[in-house]
Amino acid sequence: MGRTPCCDSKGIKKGPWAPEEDKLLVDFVQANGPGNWRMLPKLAGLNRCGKSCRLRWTNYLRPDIKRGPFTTEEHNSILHLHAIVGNKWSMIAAQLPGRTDNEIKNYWNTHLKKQLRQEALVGADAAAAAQLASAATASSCPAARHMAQWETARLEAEARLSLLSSSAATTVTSATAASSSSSTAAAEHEAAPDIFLRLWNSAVGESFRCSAQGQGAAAARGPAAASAAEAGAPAALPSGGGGDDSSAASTNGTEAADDYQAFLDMAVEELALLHGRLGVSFSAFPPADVLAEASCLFAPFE
DNA sequence: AACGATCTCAACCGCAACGAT
DNA sequence: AATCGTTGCGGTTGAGATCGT
Repeated sequence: MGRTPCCDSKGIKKGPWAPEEDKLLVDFVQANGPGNWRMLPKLAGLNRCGKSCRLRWTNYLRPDIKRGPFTTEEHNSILHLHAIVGNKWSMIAAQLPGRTDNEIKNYWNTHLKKQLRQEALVGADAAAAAQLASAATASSCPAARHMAQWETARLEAEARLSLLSSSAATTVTSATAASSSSSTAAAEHEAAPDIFLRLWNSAVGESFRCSAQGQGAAAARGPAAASAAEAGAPAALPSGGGGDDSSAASTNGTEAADDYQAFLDMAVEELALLHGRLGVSFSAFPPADVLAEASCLFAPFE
């Protein structure tokens, strides 16, 4: 509020970058290194906002950027990481060398989101999602629309986790059949994203749910959450899009925040243990310290 | 070939976090 | 402690490309 804009829009060029501009920026950054982006345009002779220069450099001109389509490994990594940290694109990008947060965000919004939505629509949640969507469209109440968005995002997350769960289960089955130590380790690796579901269905999850119900938190999350819990999915699991929304979060209150944090603390602890136990190169999975950080980021109600 | 619909992705915008003063 | 300036992040937009009819 009342903040001065990052640049004076008068006379500052916007839109696509010309090759000459790119060259000026690359030459300057290679000579002086990145830093002081506000002064950079003036010093480099660019008629651009510093912010625009920084974005152009980090998302496009940086020499270590990997261009081209995403590989299967990268695809899977994004799915895994998004299931854990949600829309923390910079965190996901940090685990994928050569990829930018913007690139991953675009990839998610265009390819993965669509794919997961289609898969979700095949499931039983389709009717509920459609009902919510139509109700929100029909309603002129912003709160109703907001709740529908929140619920849709949650359903997407559940579908995603279900997908990961089923694929992990398949891998575990085949690995067991093969009964080799290396394939078992690989199966554990594959099963890692399923940790939330396993935790949720474990005794820890059971006591967690009882505790949540006792405090009325489950009721506050609505009937859809209850049905999701019955289906074995973490109803309170923060979803990517909705989880970022503080206004929706505020309706749930601090009890839900404690629930989230408690459950996530347990999840992160187990993930960290798993990570340590396997003792293998785990490029598709964040290190223990990142997981710890993820648990903090999962506190949407603070 | 022409046109509209849909998709992709580079770039922009606003906000929050952080460090300096 | 308060204020200001800078940077980083996530959400959104829109122009160009591609696809379908």
